[in-house]
Amino acid sequence: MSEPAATPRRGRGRPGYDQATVLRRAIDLFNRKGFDGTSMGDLAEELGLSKSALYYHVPSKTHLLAQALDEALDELTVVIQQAQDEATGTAYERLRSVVRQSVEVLIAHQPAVTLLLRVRGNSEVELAALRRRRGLDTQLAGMVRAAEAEGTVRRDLPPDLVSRLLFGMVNSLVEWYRSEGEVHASVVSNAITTIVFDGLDVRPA
Amino acid sequence: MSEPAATPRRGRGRPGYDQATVLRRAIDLFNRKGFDGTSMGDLAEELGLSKSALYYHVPSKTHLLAQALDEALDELTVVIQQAQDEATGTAYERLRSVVRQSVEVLIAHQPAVTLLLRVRGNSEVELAALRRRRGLDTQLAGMVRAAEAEGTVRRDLPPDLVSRLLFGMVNSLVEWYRSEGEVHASVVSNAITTIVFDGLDVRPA
DNA sequence: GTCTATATCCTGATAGAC
DNA sequence: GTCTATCAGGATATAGAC
Repeated sequence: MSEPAATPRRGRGRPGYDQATVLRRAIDLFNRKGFDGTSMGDLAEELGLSKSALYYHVPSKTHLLAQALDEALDELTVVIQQAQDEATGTAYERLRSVVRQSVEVLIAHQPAVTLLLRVRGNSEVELAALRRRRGLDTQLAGMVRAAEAEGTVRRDLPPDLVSRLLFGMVNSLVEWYRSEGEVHASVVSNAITTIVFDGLDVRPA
Repeated sequence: MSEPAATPRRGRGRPGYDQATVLRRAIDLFNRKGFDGTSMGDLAEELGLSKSALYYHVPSKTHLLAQALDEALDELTVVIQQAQDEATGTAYERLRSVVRQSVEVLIAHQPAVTLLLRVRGNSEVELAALRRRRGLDTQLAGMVRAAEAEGTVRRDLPPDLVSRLLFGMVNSLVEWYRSEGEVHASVVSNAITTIVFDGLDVRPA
């Protein structure tokens, strides 16, 4: 449990790695090759270290995963909590808002969220993350239900199904969106809300 | 390359396993624990066999993966090819049709398609599958573009983005849909086409 | 902070008896 | 068709020198 400096050393001396950098590179590798498909040797090589030097910076492979999943879950929790706390406005407006903000979080924290969405429950850490995630999904479904009950969203589709499909579309972002690419986050979140709420059909304005 | 019977033996004698059964159980396990997270020992245990007995039925772990990915890709290829060959009707109708039929294939071959959608390119087999899949995605994007060009689908959104989001929603089915569940395939495909083409907003009919 | 060396276990796959 | 036994390599993680 000895703590290496959390802030990168400036100037003279060997650079070393702060925990945040190791975590970031680890998440990237996990996403490229899968968590189980990535060995600590792979990660050490990626960082230009030996395996044992890597273990100086990080207690275990599992710990890296847990940190990443926590990052994603914490961010999503905040977004959903904020949306539910909005006393003003309609359920419809809260739903639109949470969709938009979910897209922003997915993009801002894309690597960590990608990892979260791929977790299968192979360990206690993964199971805990799945439980937390299920709670968030339930809250999102509740927001869709509220909008239907309010009558501002079509009532001929089961709200749980709508929720799954809607956030399935949102979550599919992680499969292709890259922040270095040419598509801005606002373009994506606008496209999603336009498709989902207005539909693709052309119709008189 | 000795061939075990492809059809299950009826009556007397030990049952053995035909290749199709082994493949089906393998795919299920791969989806529950991830391909890399599943060992041949796990699969043998699931089948109630020793590892070496399993290797009598199957040449390698990679071969199981290749067969599963081929199943998924073959089915998707047929659907997309059929949709493109429809000379009659508008591009809009072809697009609606390919969405509906993609949902049917995803549901009918859910385990194999799930595996396909999770492939990361960790081996030559996975890379080949990704290449084939990219070709299909390109064809789907072309169908969205055609509908936009035709003017039957809104033109204020980039067609490649629309395609990614639309089929992102479709593909997200594999994350939760179970054929044993209460939701029928037609309900799902109807919900998707309704959301995507008509939108969730309530509006005058 | 990084290294070499090592412990221990698990992996995919094979040999050969029954 | 299934088994026990085995192999070579790779996995996570640790010990201890520098």
